[in-house]
Amino acid sequence: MLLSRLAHVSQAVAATSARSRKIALLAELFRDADADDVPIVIPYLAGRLPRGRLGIGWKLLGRPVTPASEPSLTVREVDARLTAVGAVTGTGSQAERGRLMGELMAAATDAEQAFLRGLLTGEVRQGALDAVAVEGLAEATGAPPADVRRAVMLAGSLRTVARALLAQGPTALDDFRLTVGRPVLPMLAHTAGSVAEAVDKLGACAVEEKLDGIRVQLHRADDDVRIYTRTLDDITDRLPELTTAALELKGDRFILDGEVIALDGDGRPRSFQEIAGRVGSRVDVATAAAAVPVSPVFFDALSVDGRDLLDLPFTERHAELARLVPEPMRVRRALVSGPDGGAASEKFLADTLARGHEGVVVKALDAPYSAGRRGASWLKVKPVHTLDLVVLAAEWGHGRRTGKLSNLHLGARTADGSFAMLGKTFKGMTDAMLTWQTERLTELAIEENGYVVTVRPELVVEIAYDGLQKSTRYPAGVTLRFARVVRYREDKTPAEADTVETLLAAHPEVTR
DNA sequence: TTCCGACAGTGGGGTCGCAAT
DNA sequence: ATTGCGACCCCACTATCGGAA
Repeated sequence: MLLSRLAHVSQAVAATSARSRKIALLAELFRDADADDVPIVIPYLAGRLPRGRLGIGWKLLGRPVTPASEPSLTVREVDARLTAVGAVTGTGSQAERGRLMGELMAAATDAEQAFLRGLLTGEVRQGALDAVAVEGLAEATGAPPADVRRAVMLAGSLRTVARALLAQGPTALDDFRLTVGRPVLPMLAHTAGSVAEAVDKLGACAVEEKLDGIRVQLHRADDDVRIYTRTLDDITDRLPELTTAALELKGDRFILDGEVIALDGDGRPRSFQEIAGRVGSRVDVATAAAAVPVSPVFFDALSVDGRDLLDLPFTERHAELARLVPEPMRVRRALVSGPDGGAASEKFLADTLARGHEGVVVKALDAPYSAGRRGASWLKVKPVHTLDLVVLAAEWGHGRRTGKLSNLHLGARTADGSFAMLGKTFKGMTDAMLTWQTERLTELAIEENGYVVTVRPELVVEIAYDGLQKSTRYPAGVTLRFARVVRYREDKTPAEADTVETLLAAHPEVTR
C-alpha cells in the first residue's frame, strides 16, 4: 500500500467531525491493507509509530525539503526506513538520523510530508486515535466493537490484535485472554468535585487514599517478576525493590495494580519529583535506589492463581488482594455507604491529606475492572487551590486554536511591585473566553515575535492549581502544578493580585 | 578531557467541545 | 443529560549527543 493512500485518508478523517464517518473511512482502508501492511497501517492511522524511540523530533526534522511530485513510497518502505533511522546511535548519530530523515522526506509528496511530520511529532490531529481505530477495525472485520476493544486492552497493543483479526477473522479474538506476564492497560479514574458528590454518585463504595507516585502493574509467574508502567513500558530493572517485595508474597502467580511511592524517615511521602526522578533513572539504578528507595502500595488484583478477576466486583477482587498482600503494602481505605457515608469519607480525606498524601479515590464496590478505560466507577478527589494572577504574555494556539491567543504566561506580584512568572496554562478556557482574551490581549500587546505576544501586565485571572513544585525554570524557584483558568477577574487590578510571598507561605513544605 | 545546553522521550495531568447514546 | 474521546498544551525528570571550554 502506498503512503499517499494513508495521507489521503488521514486528511479525509481530519476533515470530518462525524465519528461514524471517521470510522467508516478507517474501516475502508483497513479492508484494503495487505497482511504485511496491517501492522504498519493500523498504528499509523491511529496516529502512532509502531516502534519506540526514533530520536527524531521537530528539530531533527529540520528545514522543509522539496517534496516529490509523484507518490512512490510504500508504507513498508517508510517503516523500514524509519526503523533504520531509529537504529543509528553513537557519535555523529544526530546528523546521520537527520540526513536519513531528509532523504525520506525528499521522496515524499507534500501531503505525505505533512502526514509524516504529524506522525513524528505526535500531532496527527485527525480526531481519531486508538479508540476510533478500534471501531474502524471492528467494522472492517465484522467483529463486535466491544470484543475488539477488550482484546486490545488485554493485549495492550492495537497492532497485535489487528494482525490476528485481519488474518483469521473474529475468532482470533478468543486468543486474547488475561495472561500473567503480558501487561493490560490500567483502569483510570474520573475527577469529582467532592467526596460527598462521589459517594452520592456511586452508592456503596470504598474510599481509598490517592498516592502521588508512579502507577505500576506487577506480574509474577513463579520466580519471574515484571513491572509495567501506565503505558505498559517494562521498568522491572529500574525497581529491584518491587521484585523483592513480589517474591515475598504468599502466592506465585498474580497480577496486581498499585502505585510506587517513596517515604522519608518519618513515614511521610516524598515529593512526586523525587519519585519520578528515581523511576526515570535507568543507567545507574543502584545509586538512584540508595538515594530514593521506593515501596509499592497495591489497591487491586487482576489475576490470582491463574484466575482472571477483571469482571468480578471490586469487593471480590479486593478480598483476593487482601489474602495475598499484607496490610502495609495495601492502600488505606474506608468502606462507606448510606446517609452518613459522606461524613465518614470527609474524615478519611482529611486524615489522608494530614498524612501528606494527594487525595482520595472513591470506588464503587460492585464495579468490574474496566481495563484501559476512564471508568465512571472510580472518582478521584483532590483539594484545589486558587490564586489571582496577572497575565504577562500569551502564545498563539495551534490546531483548532489557530489564530487565538491560547497559552497564558502567569505572574504573581513581588515585593518590589514587579511580577514573577510562575508558569503557563492553556486549560479551562471556553471558546468564548479564547475569543475574548485574544482581543483583549492584542490591545495590551507591547511586543510580538510570531510565537509569543508580550502584554502590559494589567489583566487579572483566577487560576486553579493542585499544588506547588520546585522549579529551576522560573524566577521564584517554584511553579504551579496543573494550573487552569477559572475566570477572568476584571473587578481586580494587578495591584490586588496574589504575591509570591503569600503563595510560598501557603505551601511551606515545598521550600522547606 | 570535561562540562553544559539542547533535544528527545518518559512520567504526572484538567477542561472543553463534539458526536453518539 | 450523560458518556467517551480527542485536542489543547503544561510541568519535571533522565539520557544522549554535540560543541564549547
